Amino acid sequence: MASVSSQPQFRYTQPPSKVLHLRNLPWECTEEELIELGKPFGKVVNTKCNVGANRNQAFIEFADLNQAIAMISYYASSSEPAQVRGKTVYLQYSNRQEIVNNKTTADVAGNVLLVTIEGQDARLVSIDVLHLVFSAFGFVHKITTFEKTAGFQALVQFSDAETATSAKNALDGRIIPRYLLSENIAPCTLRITYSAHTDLSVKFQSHRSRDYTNPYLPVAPSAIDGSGQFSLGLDGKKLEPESNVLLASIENMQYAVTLDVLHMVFSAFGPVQKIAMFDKNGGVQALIQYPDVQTAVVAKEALEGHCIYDGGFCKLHISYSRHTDLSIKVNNDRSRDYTIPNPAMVNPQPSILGQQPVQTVGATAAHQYNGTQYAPPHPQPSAGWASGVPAVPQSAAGQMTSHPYMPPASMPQMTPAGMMQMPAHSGVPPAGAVPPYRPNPM
DNA sequence: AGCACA
Repeated sequence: MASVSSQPQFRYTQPPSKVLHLRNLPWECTEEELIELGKPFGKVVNTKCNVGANRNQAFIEFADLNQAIAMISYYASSSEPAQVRGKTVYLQYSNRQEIVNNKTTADVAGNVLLVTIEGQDARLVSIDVLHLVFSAFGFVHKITTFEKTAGFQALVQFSDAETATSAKNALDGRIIPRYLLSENIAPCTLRITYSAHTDLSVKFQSHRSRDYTNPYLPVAPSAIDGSGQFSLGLDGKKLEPESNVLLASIENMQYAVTLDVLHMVFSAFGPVQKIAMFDKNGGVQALIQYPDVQTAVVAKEALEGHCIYDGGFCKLHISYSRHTDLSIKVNNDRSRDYTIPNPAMVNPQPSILGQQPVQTVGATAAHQYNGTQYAPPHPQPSAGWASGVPAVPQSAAGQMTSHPYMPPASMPQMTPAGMMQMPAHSGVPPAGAVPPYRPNPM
């Protein structure tokens, strides 16, 4: 056995332990780096990093005392000090015999996330908004929400721990994008840990819980309205029946609002399948069809009462239509079916109304909507929407293509979250989903 | 650069 006596300092000499105490580590040293460091001397059975006020200390626990002794002995006589990322690390025996409570369940990666929504209005965040936010990272199986001492919380179930981890890394500590919430709602911060759950039990589709893998799950009686449609309001309060088709009327239409303008405005929230414009009561109205209700809900909440142009021009009033699938007979300047792959070409096949050609929509959508989704859609104050709106609104359609819908430079390109709303019966996670948040903005 | 916390 090698002697430790070459160490000049004896003041803090510890009796041997299979746990080693490390100091002077680089900030936020990882567990992997600690394992790398200890591996040559034996089996590292546990570690703990980011210890101490400066989070620059750590512990390594070996399977066997002799392995810890081997490591201490080696570096006691080595000319090269132990290093992590080029920084000298100081080693000594710990004064404890094992690492205790290194990991809590919150640290063990799993497929279910425990999400705490912080903020004044946290409990006004709907399950649909949460679904939208988390769907950007993969297929969300189930969501449950509940009220605890910690506040308003949700469990979000993904297929696997990897997907959950990517969502956690991207979203933990961030706020829910403002434009997904009503504008009078205070900012809501997401705090995310892993849950010990692996499969949530959802008995009803309700305003508190959803199972997106099972469209046949009974809807909670409190969540059904007279028409048999979902009417899942916040805290169960009744709303007008939601629909995937929105009815927009345009007030104070000082400037021409074209089909293209509407398409761009509403595409910010997901793929627009069809638009039909018509005159009513001396004004212009339009029906806008999304593939799913959730996207329509988000669009409605974000756009209701907003103006397409600064100065109170072309104010939008939005309600849910009773339609679920518009019948577009002809593509012209007042109506369009965007689900037809190439509208420029005359399609000899009649459009497949009543069905939802998901792949086709997805493909076109990826092309058309990429980048626009997370441009903040709030007209007045926010960057990216009406701030760049034409001073010469007559050519609005053309101008809007080049200006106001460009996402801010800081926003990574992404696939619209709306597209990732999987049909509930599909159960297949979207491939190549690009999260809307960078894991590490640096 | 000197011993953690669910």
